[in-house]
Amino acid sequence: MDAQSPAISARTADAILAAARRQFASYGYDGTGLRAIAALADVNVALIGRYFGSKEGLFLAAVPPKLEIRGLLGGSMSHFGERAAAIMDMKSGRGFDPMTALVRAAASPACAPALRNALNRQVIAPLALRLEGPQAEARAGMILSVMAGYDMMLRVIGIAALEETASTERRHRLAAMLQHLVDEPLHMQDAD
Amino acid sequence: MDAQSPAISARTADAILAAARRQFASYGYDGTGLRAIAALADVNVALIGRYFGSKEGLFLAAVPPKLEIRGLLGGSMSHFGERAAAIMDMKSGRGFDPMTALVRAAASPACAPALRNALNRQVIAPLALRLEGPQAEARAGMILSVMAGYDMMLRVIGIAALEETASTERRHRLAAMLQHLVDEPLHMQDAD
DNA sequence: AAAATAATTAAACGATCGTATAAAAAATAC
DNA sequence: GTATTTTTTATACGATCGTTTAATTATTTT
Repeated sequence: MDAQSPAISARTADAILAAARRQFASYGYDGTGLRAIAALADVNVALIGRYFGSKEGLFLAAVPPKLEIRGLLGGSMSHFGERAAAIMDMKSGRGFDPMTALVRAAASPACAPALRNALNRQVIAPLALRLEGPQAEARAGMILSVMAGYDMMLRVIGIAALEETASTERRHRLAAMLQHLVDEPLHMQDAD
Repeated sequence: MDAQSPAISARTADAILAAARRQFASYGYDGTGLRAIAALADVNVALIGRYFGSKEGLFLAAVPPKLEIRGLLGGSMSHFGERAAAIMDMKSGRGFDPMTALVRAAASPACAPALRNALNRQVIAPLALRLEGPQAEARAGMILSVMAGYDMMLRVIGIAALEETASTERRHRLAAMLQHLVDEPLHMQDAD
């Protein structure tokens, strides 16, 4: 009976969110239309506006909450690289991969600020807490850079050199790079 | 006097291309409107259609040719990392950075195929030729991944952890990662 | 069953998009 | 200086976009 709370059905809200994740991950922010999301969720377009206010509101409700890296940080950091590479390698069968959605949507100025906040708070900060040694935040940023760049070249653009490389070899190499950033060999003693 | 060659003025064509590069690098493919490009080039919208056929044609004529890495590959590969990091670090003052344009446009299905071809032929292939050791193409792909991911996190999204890191430190770390991929330490003797 | 509230839909609005057509201006040729 | 070609512009088309308003169906309450 609140004055301005819209009438809400949790089941259809979830259907809209699921459809939105699929579409945003497949076509990016600009490439996704609200009518396509509504059709996928078997729902009228106007419901999106009533439930989430705007397209940007829907995106923020759908994608950033899935960017958490609980699976990544659960476990010893001495195997972070392998764990991260394994997660990056398995294509999320449901058609929604948070990292791919991130890469595909990052270009849109409409959601870049919110994405920055979400990444800083939900990825960089908890990851940096688990990193020992100096420059933990910068290294966390580099780790995210490597993962996003990998996803972009392999999944979004589809570079032949990566697609044609054996999955195990690819995973191995990505894991080594990430673990390198975790272990911080500190082979740079001139600066800092 | 050709039957179907449109009337062309090289100067205005260049003005359109320059404006297109600026806009695509700033707002991505979907975020850029042809009328904005035309206004920036001080030209009528219809000219774009007459000169480049379509928006996709304009993009392909404007961005991919600038993705060459002549500056990167000129010089000894034992300093590739430093060279690449230095190039990535200086913001192209003219408002057009090819790598940023690439990252911002990669999400659009319209130009992804063409981008893939351009990257394979103009970046991956020549870079792989300069890489010694096994898996040269895969390592070239990883090098491009690292550079694109770095640009995406630092320039497009603007991760605080990277923005707040000193430029020299950032450059140093990026250079080390890239050089690592060039030198191929081969610390993976189990697979392959 | 009737009334009231919750949930969904149909329809349209204004704006902007990429593109196409035809007329006007500028430049060149005769 | 007129005619012809080259270059540019003004304008509009159809489509799609995000969003909004009002009406309709479904559910609950009394």
